[in-house]
Amino acid sequence: MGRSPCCDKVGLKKGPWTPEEDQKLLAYIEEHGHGSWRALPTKAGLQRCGKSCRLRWTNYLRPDIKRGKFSLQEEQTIIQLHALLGNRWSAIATHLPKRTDNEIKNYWNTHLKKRLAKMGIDPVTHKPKNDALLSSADGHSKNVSNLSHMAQWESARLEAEARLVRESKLRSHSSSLLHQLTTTNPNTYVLVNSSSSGSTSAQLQLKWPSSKHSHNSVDLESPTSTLTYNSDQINVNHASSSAMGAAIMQPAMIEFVGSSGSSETKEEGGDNEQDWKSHLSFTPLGLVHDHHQNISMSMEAAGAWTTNDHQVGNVAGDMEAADQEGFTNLLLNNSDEVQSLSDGDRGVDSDNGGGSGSGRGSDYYEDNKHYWNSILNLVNSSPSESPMF
DNA sequence: AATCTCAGCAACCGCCCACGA
DNA sequence: CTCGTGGGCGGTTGCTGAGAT
Repeated sequence: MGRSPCCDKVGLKKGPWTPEEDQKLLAYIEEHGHGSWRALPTKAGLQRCGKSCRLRWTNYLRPDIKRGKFSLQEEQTIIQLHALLGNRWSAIATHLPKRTDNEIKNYWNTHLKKRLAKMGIDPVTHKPKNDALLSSADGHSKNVSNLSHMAQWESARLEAEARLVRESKLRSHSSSLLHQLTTTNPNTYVLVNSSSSGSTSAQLQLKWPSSKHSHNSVDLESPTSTLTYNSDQINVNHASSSAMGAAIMQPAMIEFVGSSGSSETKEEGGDNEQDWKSHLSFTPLGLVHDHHQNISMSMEAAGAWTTNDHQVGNVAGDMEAADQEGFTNLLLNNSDEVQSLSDGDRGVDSDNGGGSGSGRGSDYYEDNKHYWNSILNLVNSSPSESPMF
């Protein structure tokens, strides 16, 4: 069907906003809220299209926007999430709460994309460019397949998180939200808690809904698994040894408890070259499968650990490079461990006819690990005199 | 000093989706 | 179920300023 323009464009101003227009828009929204964007320009006395007002507000005037240079952690997060999600800027922006999708998109296009390209990494696939030559021979294509596979689940997860954030902003209660999610999207797991502002530690609880056969309401007393990490160690605690088994009848809960520990948020600037390289951590991923519910879940420990402003649960570690390998192994091993607890096969996630249990799973995780390690190694081995920084 | 080139970024455009009538 | 509308999203454009020639 046709689409009418969002507003009558005759006589409406376009182009850069003047301070006076900004002031009008700000004053109106502060007093009345934006309400209907379409009606706002008239009410606020602006000769602008409602869409233009909305964009100006969301990308520039909103009071909770952080402007200025991106920190190293933010850069890492963007790169990692882009590797998983592609150009889904709004989804990426949910992990950088004070940045707008437009700003992230611009930053990617003008800085990060070029930087990766100079490093010999294809900014689209996040593969080393010469990898294409090798892929047919050494199985790297399988890595790409795995990455794509994981991305699908990451994508679903981010969508669930983003939806939750939106809902929480509307002050909807978790019970109704969980009910909605569990009834409308049974394969989605839900962020039920996130880091508190200003805290040096953070908690992220991820809950996935029960099967269709169980109650719609969520049992908050469900077994909890806790993943705790700081820069030195990772602990996985199962509040109930049968946590995964219990998921058959009740929603299980996995709780990520991150402690910044000795890892502090780095300030931007400084020796950018070394900082950027030494902090460019990759994304260790492990998939947990529960074939009883056909749920696959990606446990992510990615990106930057920002302690003071994350509302969305970006479980992230600003880990020293030396910890990364160990962290990867731990996560991968943990996921194997949990997987064994779940007595799992590949669930709905097995799309290549495997279902061969540990054998395939082992290769799967090994391939993922090698893939990401190859990126990390490439970055770390970049010559310090590289013009990329 | 004038001109050119290019990077950075704000803003626009068009498409899509959700929702309500 | 269809249609109209509002709003969100990603791609792209075009202005601006800094640096190079």
